[in-house]
Amino acid sequence: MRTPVRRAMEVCPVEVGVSVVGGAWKLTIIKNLLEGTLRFGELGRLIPLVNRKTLTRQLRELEEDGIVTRVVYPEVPPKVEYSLTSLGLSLAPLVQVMNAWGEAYERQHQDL
Amino acid sequence: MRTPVRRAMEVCPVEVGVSVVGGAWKLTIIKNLLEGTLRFGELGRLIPLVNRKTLTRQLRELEEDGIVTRVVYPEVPPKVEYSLTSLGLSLAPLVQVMNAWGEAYERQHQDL
DNA sequence: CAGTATCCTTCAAGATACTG
DNA sequence: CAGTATCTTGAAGGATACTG
Repeated sequence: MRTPVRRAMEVCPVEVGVSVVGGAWKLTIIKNLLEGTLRFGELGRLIPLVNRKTLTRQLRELEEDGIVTRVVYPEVPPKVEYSLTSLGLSLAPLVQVMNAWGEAYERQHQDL
Repeated sequence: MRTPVRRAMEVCPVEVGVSVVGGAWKLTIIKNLLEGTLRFGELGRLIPLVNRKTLTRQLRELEEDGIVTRVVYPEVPPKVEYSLTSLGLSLAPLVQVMNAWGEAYERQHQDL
């Protein structure tokens, strides 16, 4: 288990959630994967601002945390597909609530 | 508006939520404040692992993001009370979902 | 009591270039 | 196509000591 997650477990369940989905782009990745399996490049195109290295790192952590599954097809050119595990799918309500709250926040602050 | 929040707005509403509540201890602070107004020292005792400087910083950011209100009583010794704004109270469902998910995660991983 | 001030460490994240 | 390797940077968080 990753160290940040382990530490969060010492504190409070809410911190566990934050430590798993709180990394940059992670919740956006999960939100996109809730629509279905995606290839690495597709994810990159859906999240234009992320660079490849960071995307890889986040996906690896999500894999280690049991949120996503990575399937490598031994082909040329390579093909790698990412999908949510059942644990990852269980984040759907969280994504929903977070998305709604974020939208409300944006509405209240469009006049920054 | 804080830079991380502004940047998140360029990306996805879920990232806005993460950028507001994703800091260390922030969601734990909010969870405790959902029970009612608390003094600085009380918060510190409810979150034993946090140090004062960090707690101060997180509270200031939450204040800047419009989540908490800080009331200073001009007394000796000083007394400062923190409470949630209406925007902060609107995080209750998020805290609830995050807490439940974190608890489930812990149950699945108690055999690390 | 509720902070600041100062200093320090770590690490997340990104830029860039290369590869099987 | 889907990565690694290497390097750099900035910000987050913390330790400790002091203060109105």
